[in-house]
Amino acid sequence: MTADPKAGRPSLAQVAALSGVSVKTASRALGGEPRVAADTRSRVRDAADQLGYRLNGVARELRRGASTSTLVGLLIGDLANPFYSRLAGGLERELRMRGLQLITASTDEDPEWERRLADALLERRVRGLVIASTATHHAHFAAEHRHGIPFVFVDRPPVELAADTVLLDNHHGARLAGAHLGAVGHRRIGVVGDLSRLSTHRDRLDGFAEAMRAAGVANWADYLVENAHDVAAAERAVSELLGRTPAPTALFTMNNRITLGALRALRGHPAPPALVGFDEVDLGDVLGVSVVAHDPEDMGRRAARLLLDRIDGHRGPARQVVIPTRLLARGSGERPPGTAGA
Amino acid sequence: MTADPKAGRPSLAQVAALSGVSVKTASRALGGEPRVAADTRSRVRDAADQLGYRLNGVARELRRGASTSTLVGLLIGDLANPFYSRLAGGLERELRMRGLQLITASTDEDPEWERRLADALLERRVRGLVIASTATHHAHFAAEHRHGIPFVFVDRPPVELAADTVLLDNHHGARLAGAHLGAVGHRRIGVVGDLSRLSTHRDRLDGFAEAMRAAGVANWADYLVENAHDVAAAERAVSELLGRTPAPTALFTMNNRITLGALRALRGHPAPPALVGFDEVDLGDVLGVSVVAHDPEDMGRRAARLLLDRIDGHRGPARQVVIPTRLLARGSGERPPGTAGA
DNA sequence: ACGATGCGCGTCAACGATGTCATTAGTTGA
DNA sequence: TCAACTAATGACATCGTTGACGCGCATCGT
Repeated sequence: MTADPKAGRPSLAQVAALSGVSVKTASRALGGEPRVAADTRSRVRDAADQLGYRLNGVARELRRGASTSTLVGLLIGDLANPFYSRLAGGLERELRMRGLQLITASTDEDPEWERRLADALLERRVRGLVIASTATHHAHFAAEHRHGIPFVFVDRPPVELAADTVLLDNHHGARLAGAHLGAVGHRRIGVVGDLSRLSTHRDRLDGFAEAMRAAGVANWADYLVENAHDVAAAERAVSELLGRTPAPTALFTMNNRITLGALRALRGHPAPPALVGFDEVDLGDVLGVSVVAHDPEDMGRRAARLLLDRIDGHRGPARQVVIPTRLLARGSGERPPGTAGA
Repeated sequence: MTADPKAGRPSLAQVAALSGVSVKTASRALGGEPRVAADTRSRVRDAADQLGYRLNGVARELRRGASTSTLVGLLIGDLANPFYSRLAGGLERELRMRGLQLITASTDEDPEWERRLADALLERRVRGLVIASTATHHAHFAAEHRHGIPFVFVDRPPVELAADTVLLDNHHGARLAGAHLGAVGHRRIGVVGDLSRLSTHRDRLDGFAEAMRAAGVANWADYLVENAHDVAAAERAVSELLGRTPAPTALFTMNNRITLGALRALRGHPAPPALVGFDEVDLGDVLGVSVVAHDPEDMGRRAARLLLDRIDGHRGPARQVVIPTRLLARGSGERPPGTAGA
């Protein structure tokens, strides 16, 4: 409380001087090491309090060397997207039990940004990196990976790099959605997807295509719109689809934001098409929105465990965890073709 | 690419040796300093690439001294709550334009955890701290604050500490909600709130109480339930309220999770009460949920600006930014008392 | 032609902590 | 009683980088 605002932060040397011991002893006292007289320890603690002193974690990390950092990097598309923020939440809770903290950065799905952010994190010597990558290859990380920095790829797999991965069962989920709509009798299904380069998008599209083939629907891709990356774009895409002749009788919205946009576009529609969305959406249960659901927090937890394993010295080959997806029929996906009104 | 997995990470000295220059020159070459021959610079770069070398940010930060960290701490209740994740998103985008990165940690509204996490961040010498505090006082941070570490309190004000703050206009928003429901004719209004110790809760309650007084509703607190901290608790609380005799004809749900819980409890209700919620909820527009809205991302941006100001050397007294709240009438809040069916 | 200028580079110390080893004093055991 | 041991402490080097400073050599102006 006698801290002088002008002077910089006090150093261990000042604490040592004030308590009349050597720096090393002060270090021992504050660092909780044994072999310090109780009396000495409390004198040092008092001096530290008086100066408003705190051990310098940066210096400690430098001294102790690599792999003593307690920071884990997380690169995701957009923190404000509930899918990512739940994933981040699950990851964080699992990591903090081990004293690890998360540096989170949003890439906005820009590969160049992603690379820069990853560089910054690696330069900072993070203990590991969890990444929902938007880049098309990851050979760039090979050197770091060989140096023993654990990488965990979430949501999207690494390309040209063998690293631990946690993925959704996108193919299965999308196939379920397609089969469901097909079974209800739909043949013209508007399909709205995110950036076409994303592997999640392609996997979902493959799964859906498989269901369409099985259902004997040939020209389903006539009603496909891609690269609807935000809610507004999705709303426009759905409006456009609904304006076509003949109009689709159902929609498959391939992620949470697209589902939101579609529901906006459908508001007040006299004869809304059936709708199945990928990803859970808040209030989806109340509104009766059928979705392909999964557990993003669990994804985060599983990623954390893979990472912690590596930190604990696990040396095996790259592992892959697949998070299951399941269809929740809540009404919107069960509307048959050709019905008027909700 | 010739990196040896056994050996530790290469150091600048090894790069220097390989390229036949001194460490200092290697540092200059890689650090982008002037006064290095183009030829030398590229030799050093090649050597660095060959070794898979990267400058050590930890060492650099130690050498360059305090206030060179590019890390900002963010302490919030729960990253998975969209209010917080949007705030974090706004904050991050504003900070990264200045090369700053975010360490985010969830406190789960536990003051003890909050303190521990804050200690860890301060020990790591973050450049500043943004905190949605759940603690009841903050004298603990006084020393750090005087040492020049900028603190920005978001959503909840500091107690016993003068620091920059960004708050919602909770009082106004809640008063609007109360006045609105009162004007529609409601006299028995179920009010469901979060942890009673939170200042946001108390401010909203005050604002609502003021509206009730103005509307001449005396015993409104009979229908008050507090400490509903998650969706499930809110759902139970609302069910309980609706089971009373006489039942409330309207609900004021004091945050986003409580609104979600209430909407679940109301699902399929033959004569749902009117409802106004605090905070925006996804699909609220589609579902016709009247809410007191505000902009969490803007909160994050404003917090970032206050922080950046301080980092840039601003020395004035603590400032307070108030983010406006406004009522969005979308249907649920306009249902009159005594109507059956939606 | 000679001092002034500046480029390119090197030497050395320092950032703030901690690991290693040495030292002193006090205890224990045979 | 004396060697062996332990507890408590200190001196010093070190982690990897960069700031301060210095030195040699080429260029330049007058």
